[in-house]
Amino acid sequence: MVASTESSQLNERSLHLFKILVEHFIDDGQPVGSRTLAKDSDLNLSPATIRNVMADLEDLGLLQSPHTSAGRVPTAKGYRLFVDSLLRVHDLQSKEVETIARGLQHGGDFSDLMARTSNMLSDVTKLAGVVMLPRTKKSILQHIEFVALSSNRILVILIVNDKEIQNRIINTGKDYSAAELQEVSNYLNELFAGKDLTEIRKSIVDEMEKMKNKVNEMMQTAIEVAQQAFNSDDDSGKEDLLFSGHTNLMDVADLCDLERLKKLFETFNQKRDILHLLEQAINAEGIQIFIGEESGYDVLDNCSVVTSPYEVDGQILGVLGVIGPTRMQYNRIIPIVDITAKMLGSALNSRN
Amino acid sequence: MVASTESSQLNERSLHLFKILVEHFIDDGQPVGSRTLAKDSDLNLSPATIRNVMADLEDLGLLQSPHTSAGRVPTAKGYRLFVDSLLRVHDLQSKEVETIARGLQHGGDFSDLMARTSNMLSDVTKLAGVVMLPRTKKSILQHIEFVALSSNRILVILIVNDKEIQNRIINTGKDYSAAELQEVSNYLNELFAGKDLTEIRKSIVDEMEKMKNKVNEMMQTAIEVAQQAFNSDDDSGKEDLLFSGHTNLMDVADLCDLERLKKLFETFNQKRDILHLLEQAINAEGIQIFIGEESGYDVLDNCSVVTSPYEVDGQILGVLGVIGPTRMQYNRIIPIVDITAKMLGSALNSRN
DNA sequence: GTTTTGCACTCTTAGGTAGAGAGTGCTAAA
DNA sequence: TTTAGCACTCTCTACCTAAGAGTGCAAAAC
Repeated sequence: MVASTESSQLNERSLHLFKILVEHFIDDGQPVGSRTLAKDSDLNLSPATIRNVMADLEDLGLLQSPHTSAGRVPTAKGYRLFVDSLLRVHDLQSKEVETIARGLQHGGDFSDLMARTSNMLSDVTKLAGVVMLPRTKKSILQHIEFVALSSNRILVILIVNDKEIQNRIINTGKDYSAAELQEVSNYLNELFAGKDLTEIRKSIVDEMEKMKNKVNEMMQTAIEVAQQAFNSDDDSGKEDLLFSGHTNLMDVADLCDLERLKKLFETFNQKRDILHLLEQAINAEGIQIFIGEESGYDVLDNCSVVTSPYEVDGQILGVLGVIGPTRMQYNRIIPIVDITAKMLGSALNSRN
Repeated sequence: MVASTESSQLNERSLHLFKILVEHFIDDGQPVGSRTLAKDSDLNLSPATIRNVMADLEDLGLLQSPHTSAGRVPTAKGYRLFVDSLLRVHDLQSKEVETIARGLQHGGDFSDLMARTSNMLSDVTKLAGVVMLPRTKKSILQHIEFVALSSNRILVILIVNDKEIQNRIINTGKDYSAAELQEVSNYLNELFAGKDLTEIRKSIVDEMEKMKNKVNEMMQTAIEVAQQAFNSDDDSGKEDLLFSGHTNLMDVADLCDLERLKKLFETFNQKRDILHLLEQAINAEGIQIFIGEESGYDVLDNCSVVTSPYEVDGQILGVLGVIGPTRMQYNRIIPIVDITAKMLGSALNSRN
């Protein structure tokens, strides 16, 4: 934890008081007044002195008061300083670590694991959990297989990246026998296995040009089928964000405005904005936190988003995180997000 | 629309007034007083007379007043009478029909179509939409296929009911070659194609007993693989309910209590209760409506659920519907749900 | 017998006032 | 530099009041 510009402009005492104030506010949600802070800090200072300090902190933009006669509350900038330089992160209780570990073990489906991760995040934090699914930019074809369905319809099975299975149904101009299809799939496997899907799509067009003349019937079949099989770019419509526990936010006093809450939920539903936000976090090393207005999205003005990328074999697959009020227990949430990302990584690794 | 027991105990005039009252209340959400009703009805009666009628209606349990000096509001029983005997359903505006039709055309994936249906329901009604996916109780195996993945792992592809594709990855004791697997799949297809999955599971056990002695290597392979392939009963963990537009309910004044709303959303998330409710509607002919407490679920006390089964070739596949406040525009919602169910049916049919 | 009028009554809502409580900023003293 | 004192501001709550809406009932009118 390196002291930032702000903190270096402040003396030890101010920082200490600031830290206590933020902790107190995170604890009970009430603006903190000078009296309270004087009692809370072990500095034996009078409220008046504290008031001077607080006025300075307000001038620096770290605090603000909701109104004249309320105590003070951290601003986004204040939280930022707190999180970057003052926060001492808890060790997690072993109970919580266990809960997380238990939630992520027991194989099951891939998408099942991801869903459980999201649920787990929201359960443990009592906030909203979000998991961004891996962007399979590179789709390496491992195997292609055809199954004849009813008339003119063929089921295409693509096995991609050794894990993922894509099913597509295509309609063809004529009926093909199982034997024909077998032959075609053998041919295509030989030709394309190990290559990238987008690459394959390109080659097919080329291949067609070449083959146009030496028309072997099998080839023609292969081309017709392959063209369709690889053509559909279904990656676009993919669900790539999993939310859970958004109802937890309805209990959070800081967000109790129905209007704002609705907008927030709608933002979750649309996924787009949150997706963009998480994409910014994908290249961060470890935990990244967006506090209040920092996110750049109005709906998230009273929210903080704590994220961490998760990785397998040193390669970042996606991002997960927690969305809650700016007034959240960062010292608890941060290690939870951190450890969840790591455990998800190893869970994904162990099922290789 | 046949007059129910209630309505036969009431004279024409009372019913007429009752109808106007309900319509008025649905319109503006304010309890309706005798003065208002006197003006609204074209009967030229004084408020006092109206009051007498209203008192009778209250005695019958059709109306209630929130407090002494408010007007009156329909009870669930009142809505029931209204819906069953008094409601005259709108013809839908062709604009709306078009919107619905447009939402349901353009093929895409099966699950995509269902998702769009749910979205459409909530968009058009500005309430929450729900679609129960077909319960494939009978899972007729059409085809089974194996693909060898990396060491000891086999991808099993089951094609079921001519439409649905299930993928499972199984781990085996030893490696099998593609040729072996081909042979096994041929064997299993011959044996089991056209049969029900649960039936197949049973036969496998029997088959094993029989085969125990005449151990042909291929058979042994077949048994090991088949047993695993059919064993996983993944139908249980299926997502069979699609919700959308729940945020629409946050605008509904009648449900503006954050606490209740949260419970409602959690009920949606758990799916279980709503699923049970929709199951009750699956055998109804056409529209079925659960009004307020009728549903039997406390969280739905202020809600009505309008449902309709959807079918293909006369066979009911599932149920869809709309969830909103008891004070909803039944005359609009009912035909929307109705036509959506029909259009979904034909959309499913056309893609056969 | 039904409908209406008149009236007293109840309950909610909005607005206004007053006092308590919390906290501030400033000034002057320590 | 810190503290004490003090006037000031603002919110919150409680309480009151008046207005408004609507009721129920009894007696009169049709």
